[in-house]
Parts: sequence; structure tokens; C-alpha cells
Amino acid sequence: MLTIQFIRDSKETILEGLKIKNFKQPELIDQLISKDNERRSLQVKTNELQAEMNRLSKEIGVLFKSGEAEKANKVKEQTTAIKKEVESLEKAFQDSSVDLNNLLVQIPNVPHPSVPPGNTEADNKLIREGGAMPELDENALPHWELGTKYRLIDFELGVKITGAGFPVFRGDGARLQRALISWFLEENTAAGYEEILPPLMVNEDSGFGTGQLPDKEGQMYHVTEDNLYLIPTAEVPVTNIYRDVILDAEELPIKNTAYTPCFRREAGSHGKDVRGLNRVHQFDKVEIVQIQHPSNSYAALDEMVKHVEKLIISLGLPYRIVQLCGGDLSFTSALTYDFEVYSAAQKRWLEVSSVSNFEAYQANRLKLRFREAGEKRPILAHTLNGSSLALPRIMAAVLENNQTPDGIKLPEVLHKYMGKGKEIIR
RNA sequence: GGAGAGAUGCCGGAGUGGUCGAACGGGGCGGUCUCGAAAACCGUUGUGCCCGCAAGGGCACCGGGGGUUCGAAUCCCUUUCUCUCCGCCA
Repeated sequence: MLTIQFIRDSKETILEGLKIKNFKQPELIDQLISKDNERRSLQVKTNELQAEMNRLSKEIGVLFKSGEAEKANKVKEQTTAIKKEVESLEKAFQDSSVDLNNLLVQIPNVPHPSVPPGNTEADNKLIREGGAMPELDENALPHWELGTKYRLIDFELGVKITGAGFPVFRGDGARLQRALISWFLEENTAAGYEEILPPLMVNEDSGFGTGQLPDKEGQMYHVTEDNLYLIPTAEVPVTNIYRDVILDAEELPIKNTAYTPCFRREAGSHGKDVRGLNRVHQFDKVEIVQIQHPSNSYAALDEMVKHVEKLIISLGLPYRIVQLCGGDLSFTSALTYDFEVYSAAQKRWLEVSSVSNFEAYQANRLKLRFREAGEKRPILAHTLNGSSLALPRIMAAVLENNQTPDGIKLPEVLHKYMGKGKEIIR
């Protein structure tokens, strides 16, 4: 969430930005500010009375100690009325703070000035594209048929064991998954990211820290017995490593990468968009996360984009990078680039990575701060993350785009992970 | 799952009703000494919010929530988590 200080200082900028994001309730900003004024004046009054109470209590203590019980009891009488007043003021102050917080969590992040206006993905801005479109045979197969043909993916089996959206990978399919994961992790660590293998379930505090809770509760699987949530992305456990942490400026930037399965309920999804691996409830993803100095976060964002781009180029997939327009931007993001690869057999673009700068928005929820050398006050860090990369759609595109009458010719970078004789899946 | 112990500042650890935001030790930072370092010595060292141009001041926080009391780290209730032993187990 945004800090109340930032909202007070930069009201106009924020309103301007929220317009780009198609925020429907700009009036909340004024409500916030007047609620904050209310809270402040309540705090002044409450604190004054509390100070008075503290003073009297101390006096009573001293009087009792020196044996002047009578005097002490007299002062005690005074406290009764003040105590009542303090209690009701405290209550009012707390209510006011809760209200303020409830308003605050409804305000999305403010988009970066470069974010184009617009409502849907049609308004996203093409940044660049690359890679050659494959020329496929008339009767090229979509990946779900290739998965069956080469015995790589078994969707029916997943339905039997668990349900729709839980594919079973087997044989070379399972191996290809593992190859991709290994290769991604290797590339990420080579780029300076520390590898993390985090828990796959998180508690409520973590869900709140990265913004999944309270709003997007329905998107996560919830283990009610223990009140834990299955992670929808490694971003959640990895970013929460730094919850309630004050770093030294020299520790920045922090760069982490993690492979995890991701679990998403995707309630309401249906139709051809969710066919095969296009949208599933459990999938594998390698994530990159950075904790950055605010002055460097956009340079870091560019660096992350270049890094992800390099991976996709190495896989030989036709791709494009788009900058999300205001309406398509997530609640917490200030700037997001989406990576899409072209799936030749489905004849459509598939989103395979989303790289975002959250600026201080997540950090404020997480209480993730750092201290500049010599400075007393800690300040909020910037957080960024991106997929590097999400497996299912990469797998779909790799299978579809590389199909030949002789089998599926895998990208060279994966050969060493697939093992000898597995350069082509037959 | 059963039994017990515990949760205090950057870390260790004291504190069982008043002057305790918290002894003491370690660490960090600044200084003295030194060519420099070590040692020793001196000083300093939590977070948030509020008032204030500032200097400065106030309030809250000793796992979370609630209660008793003029006054709670300390007493009571509740909750979460951690550790030890037993059981189970990859």
C-alpha cells in the first residue's frame, strides 16, 4: 500500500496516476486525508490525557512510598474521570486508525509516468519483438496432442488423480520440465541471483505482505486445518524473507531466484484459453526477485527484462515484449512488462513472464526498509520480481514450434540437461 | 498425538506491581592511546506515531489479543509460535 505521508504530499500526482490506472474511486483520496486528519487530532488529545494519567500514576506511587496514603487516595479519585475519558478516546483513535487502514489498502499503486493509458490488453504498448516465426506444416499439432502423441503429458491421468488442471508429465516430458528448471536456475544464478528453495505453504502474514490477502484470497488454495496457503508464486515466500527487516544500504541490491511449483485456483476459467497447458492449477515456475535501492529500481527492471529476453532468445522462441497499459496493470505494480511467445500451432501469443517494479508499495506492507549509512531513519526499499520463466507455456511453445515429421527438435541450450540421445523427442 | 519449558532490544540474558524503554555481557558505531592494528579505557547504539520551522517534547510497543489496577515486561484469561522428552515417521 501507499504511505499516508506520500498521499498527503503528492495528492495531485497520485490522482493523475490513478486516472491512468482507471481507478474508479478517486474520492477515496480525499476521504483518506480527512480520515488522517481526524486520526491525528484524536491522537493529540489521547496522548495529552495519557501523559496526564502517567504523571498522576507516578505521583500516587511516590506518595504511597513515602507513607502519605491519604494524599495518594485523593489523587486516585482524580484519575477515575480521566481514565474513562482516555478509554473512550483510545477507542476512537483505534477505530479511526482501522478505518484509515481499510481505506489505504483500497488504493492501488500509482503507475510510472511511462505507463500508457488504456483499458485492456489491446492498449498495451509493444516494446520490441524478436525471434523467427516457425514455418509449420498444415497439420501441425497443438501441444496437448503432441503431449499424447509422444507420451509426454497425460491430462486425463491428472484428472483421475486430482482433477482438471493438474497435468501429469512423464518420460521425456517430465525430463524436459526438469531440464528447463535446471537451465533457468543456472542462468539466473550466473546472473547473480542467489538460489532459494522456499516453503510451498505460507501463513497469513506472508499472504498479506505480498498483497494476496485479504483481497485475492479466492485465488489461493487454503489449508483451513492449519490456516496455511499454497503459494501461487515463489514471489510470496521469497519476498516475505524480507518482511519486517531493516537492511543496511550496502546489502542492496538483493537478488534471489527460486524454483517452486505454483498453485492457483483460477476459479471461473474455462474455454479454449485454458486448453492443455495454457492455464492449469499447478505449474512450475522459476522466479527472480530483487530488493533494490529506490534510485536504482528502474535500472534493475531493465536489467531483469534483458535477462528474461536473453533466455527466450536462447530457446529460439518468437517473442514480443509489451508494456502493460494502466488498465491491465496489476493492483500493486507501478510498471510491468509482459513477455509473450508465439505458439505456432495454436496461432496465438502466450504470456510466459511478467516483470514488474512495485516500487515501495509492497515494501510498505512488508515493512521492508533499509538504512543509508549514517542516517537514523530507515526508508522503504523497492521490490521487483519477474518470471524467469514459467514452464507450461514455454513448454507448449517449445513443443509446438519445434515439431517436425521426425520428432520434436529441442533447443540446444537444453541438450546437456536432457542427456545424450534426447536432442530430439521421438 | 502425549508431557513439560519458554517467547524481553542486533545477539545472549536479567528483571514477578511504581523512578523499567528495560540491569549485565557481547556485537556495532564514535573517540582516546598507537606508525597502524590488537588490547584497554570513555562515550554511544530499538521501532512506530504525534506536536514543533527547529531545538525539543509527548504517546505506544517486552510474541498476538483481552482483562485486573491509580499504575503491568511483571498478575489473570486467551491465542499463536518455538524448544526438550516420548510416540510416529521420509
